[in-house]
Amino acid sequence: MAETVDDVLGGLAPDQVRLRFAPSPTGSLHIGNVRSALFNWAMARHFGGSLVLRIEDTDETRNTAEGLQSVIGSLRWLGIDWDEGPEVGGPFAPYIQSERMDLYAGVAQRLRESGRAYDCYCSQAELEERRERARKEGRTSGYDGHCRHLTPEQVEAFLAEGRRPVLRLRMPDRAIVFGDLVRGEITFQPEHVPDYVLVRANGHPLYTLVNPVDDAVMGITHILRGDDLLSSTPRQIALYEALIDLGMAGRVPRFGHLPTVMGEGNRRLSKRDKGSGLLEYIDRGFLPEGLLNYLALLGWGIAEDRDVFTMAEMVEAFDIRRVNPNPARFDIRKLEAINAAHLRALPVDELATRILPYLQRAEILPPEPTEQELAMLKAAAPLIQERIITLGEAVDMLGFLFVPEEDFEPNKQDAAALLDDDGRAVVRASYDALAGLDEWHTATIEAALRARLVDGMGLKPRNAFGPVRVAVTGRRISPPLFESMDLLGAERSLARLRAAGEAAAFIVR
RNA sequence: GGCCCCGUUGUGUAGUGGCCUAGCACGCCGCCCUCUCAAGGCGGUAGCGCGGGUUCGAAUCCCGUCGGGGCUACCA
Repeated sequence: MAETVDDVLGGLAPDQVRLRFAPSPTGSLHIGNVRSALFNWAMARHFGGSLVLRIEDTDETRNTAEGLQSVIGSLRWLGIDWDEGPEVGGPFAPYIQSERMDLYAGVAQRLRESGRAYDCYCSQAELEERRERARKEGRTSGYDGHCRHLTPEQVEAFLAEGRRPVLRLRMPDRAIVFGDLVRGEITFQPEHVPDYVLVRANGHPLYTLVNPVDDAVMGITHILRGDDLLSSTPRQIALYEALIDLGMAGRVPRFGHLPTVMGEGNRRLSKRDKGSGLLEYIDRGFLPEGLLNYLALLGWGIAEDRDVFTMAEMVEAFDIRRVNPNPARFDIRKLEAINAAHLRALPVDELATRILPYLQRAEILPPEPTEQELAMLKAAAPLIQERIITLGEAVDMLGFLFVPEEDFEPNKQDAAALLDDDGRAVVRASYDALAGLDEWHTATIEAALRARLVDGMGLKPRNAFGPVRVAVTGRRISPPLFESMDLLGAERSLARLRAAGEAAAFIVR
């Protein structure tokens, strides 16, 4: 390999590179697609070139308008922007394949007329039978070129039988060699790349036609995609070459095949796996920069001793030649660690802003929060910044600050564990210690409680503050206790202590 | 079956013939800190798939082998 940047560019000026992301609008973006989008985006931005968003919706069986909106919304959420495509337009519009059918029909016709492609009348049964035989004999099981040289009489006979042909590309009789941006030189011998179908018998163009045609017509120079498409690359190169001969394309793009994203076990992460959809991660409260950072790590790294970085840093440093070809397992733990690191790096006001929608969704804060609620959130954010790994966790951590007093109720299990007879005695003592406090601040609260519970009653700190924590925050896991009480205020804190100290007996049993 | 890709601790990686008694990060385990949980600090665990070569010397080069994945569709 040892390519230079010039080799990667293939003689282009850096800002001439054109990459694309071409998802099918079949609902939520798949995590593997997000990774592909990220790498194409990063390479385009690194060189100052263009990123095209194209919607591949020729498989009409399951494409929805919501699917399109979902894809666009997801990319916006991620912060991956595009220079040409839906909503922004561009010189090659439309960028939605279902609106480009005339183009494909015309290309198919030109390919047929020029002899680059030909009609094939073989039935499914015939194909299958010959395929089986080839396989048994240890040969390639792909199409055998049966209809390559049909006479007009044969064609007429097939037509008379009522057969409808598919269109197949006539593959060249020579090896196809290409330099993969991440894997180096790859060679396919002609006998292993059969003539494949471009257009169905019903006239519908297939992905195998429309994808390369659009890449050609849109002047795409570099294609980064999952390595599940590696085997189909020679077919697409052959189509490209045919298009070039017909004056419909400029050059064959450079390909880079990204490592498979693996799920549990030894399977690649598929749409049906849990954890494969982007929406799940948005719902849980991962940050776009955290998720993207982690996904970048699946095959790429910014430096030997560093794995947390911003997207700006990734764009600056991204180099497709440094992408590792090994399949990479999606590791939720590592994602969480990376996300937590980004969470901690956020300015606290920004953190509060990002938490807000999650509190609203949980109906802990209203759609239109008051000034006081917002101020409370801002004040509380730093307390949990090091304690949460996703924004969604803020709901459980901060809920106690916002519930109306009449609705407040400690978590049943935590109360049962810590607000037993002894616990309630501790709570009553803390109420007494705090009830007459002149100044209600973190420091004064702590001092008063320590004096009474630890020094006075001889309790170990963890035993002293546990019951108080449950009484005030409702949970045994919470933000720091004294700060929490400070934020809650004397009145509400004392009310909760009183309630817990008195009325908890029924909870215990 | 055929073709293609891939093979360093549990996971992601660094490593392109000596700097490797194999580094980093996540995880896991232990300790410290500590009002819970975290965060932070310190320490530990565990790896070059296997077998042959080449070489003074191999994780790094060659051959073979095994394993995993993908493709082999009128899916994408």
